[in-house]
Amino acid sequence: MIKLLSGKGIEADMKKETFSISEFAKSTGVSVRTLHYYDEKNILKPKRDEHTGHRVYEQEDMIQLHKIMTMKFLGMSLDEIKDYMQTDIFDLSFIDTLRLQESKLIKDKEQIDIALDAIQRTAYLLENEKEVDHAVLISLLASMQNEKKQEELAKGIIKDDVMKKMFPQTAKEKMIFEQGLLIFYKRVKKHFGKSADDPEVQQMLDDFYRLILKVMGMDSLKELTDIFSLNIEDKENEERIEAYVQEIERLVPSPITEEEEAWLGKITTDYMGPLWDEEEGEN
Amino acid sequence: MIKLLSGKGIEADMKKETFSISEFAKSTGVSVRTLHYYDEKNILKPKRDEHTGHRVYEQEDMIQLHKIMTMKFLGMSLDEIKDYMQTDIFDLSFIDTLRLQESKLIKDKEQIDIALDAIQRTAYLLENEKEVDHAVLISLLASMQNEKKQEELAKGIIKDDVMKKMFPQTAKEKMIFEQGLLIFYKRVKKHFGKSADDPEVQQMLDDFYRLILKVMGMDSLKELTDIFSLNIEDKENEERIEAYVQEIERLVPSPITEEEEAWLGKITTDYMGPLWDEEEGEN
DNA sequence: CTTGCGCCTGACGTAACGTGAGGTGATATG
DNA sequence: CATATCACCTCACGTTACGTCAGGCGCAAG
Repeated sequence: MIKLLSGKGIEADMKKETFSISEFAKSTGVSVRTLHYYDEKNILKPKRDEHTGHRVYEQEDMIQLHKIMTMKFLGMSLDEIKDYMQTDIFDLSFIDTLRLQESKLIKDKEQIDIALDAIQRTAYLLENEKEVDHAVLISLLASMQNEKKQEELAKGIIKDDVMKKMFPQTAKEKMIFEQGLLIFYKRVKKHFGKSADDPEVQQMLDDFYRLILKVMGMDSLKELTDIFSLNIEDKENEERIEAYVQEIERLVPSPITEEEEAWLGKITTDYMGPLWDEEEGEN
Repeated sequence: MIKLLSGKGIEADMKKETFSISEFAKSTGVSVRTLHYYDEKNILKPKRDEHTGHRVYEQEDMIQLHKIMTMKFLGMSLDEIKDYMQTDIFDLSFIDTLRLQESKLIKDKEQIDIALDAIQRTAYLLENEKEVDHAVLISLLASMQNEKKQEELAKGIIKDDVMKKMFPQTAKEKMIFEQGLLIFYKRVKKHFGKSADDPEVQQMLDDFYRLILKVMGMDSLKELTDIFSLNIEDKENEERIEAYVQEIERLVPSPITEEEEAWLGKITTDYMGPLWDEEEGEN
């Protein structure tokens, strides 16, 4: 609620009329240096004592300073504020300025929201996993950072229904999926080099396969692998897909080394081969 | 969703191993100057070509840069980032850093929310009122800016039940009240100097009185005026109230001049006198 | 007479780069 | 072969909104 009447307003003539800079600073809450700065920048220039050269602030300056503080609070720069310090009346044109500030602030806020979300998800993962390879965590964080952009990019090449299946939707789904990925990559780094026959490697791939199926479903997974296997002779599409992969690589670094990736590619084909056949047989 | 496997991972050895600074800049999206800066600040120091002195970036630098970008996205400073560039594994201690970042971001976000709220309310007022005296608008904005602080301060001297009545609660209430105030202050400035008998002045006070009653109710209003009239001899309380008024005056500048305030005080007592008697008579 | 206070004016430091200015080795062109 | 262009280098100042000394002045008290 706004202040209405401060006291009786009768003994007003008793009020102190002028302030030294330190008094003014104390009573307004801004620093002396800030007042010096506003003076220097011609934003708030008080009278001077002719003899001593000391700054002399008056009630009017108090109002002006409040104006400055208020517009700063709205997120404007001192340069922008300076332009508004001349006018005594705000009219409709000020709305444009407000709307501009509004959109800036909304943008900032969106960034903060994305960062906060990423922080919370990362903290959750770290609490459960204790130690995580930095490349893996960075990859995850980069992925969170660009979730929206990634979805937009994906829209260009993947059908809507697959899209919906492809990206985990709820916060819970995301957490499950991300933790599964972390564990998977940990094991990739641990078992790197072993044969596809190794039981631990088998277990790793089994778990990973199940994780993917949990979030995507079998049909979407097949569509997706079809898209990326590139055995369809569709030049135009091929270029789009190439560009997509490039862009994603730029946005999200790989969580594993090239050697690990090559090894993973090899054992995956060894592992998937029979599975695909099995599925095909069922059709 | 995170990138899983980019291509077959077989032809990986064909990849370009090194980049010039401009190539590196283009493929990562950061500026050349930024890379220079990171080098200068010992945050990312690539190899050098012995002969030409040119910077030579490798795959490893790509990973490091992604790490930097990611931590920047989380809101960390380059100094803080530098400390984390050495470690290869994130453990539980990183959670503390995350939590710290989190609280910083939450604080920033709260500020933005307050500013956004104020902007929207101000824009609404301006759209309806077209032109508003700057002192009035500044006062309103300052008041919005400090709503929370004002409520906390008020808690010290006003009873809870009155408090609840005193501050408009819903957004709609706030808008109605604020617009009423704007209109009131406009008329104060317009009719300043006129007698309390003037019909326009009467109308102004009537409307204002009704506005206050609308948000507060009669009983709360009386309690409030009792508190501020200071005719109760309660030294301790008096000091607290004095301090409260001082602090509010510091936070929220008056929307009207001292002369206007004095005039308003006078006609208010002229106006309220009979009203109070009337009410007292009813008891 | 000196000490201290409050004020003054420079002037440099901050964060994370942007933006030239001027110089060098390598390549492309007349 | 001379030169123009290119990509790179380093140096260095500009930016925002102040914080933080450093040195100096006038005035009052001890």
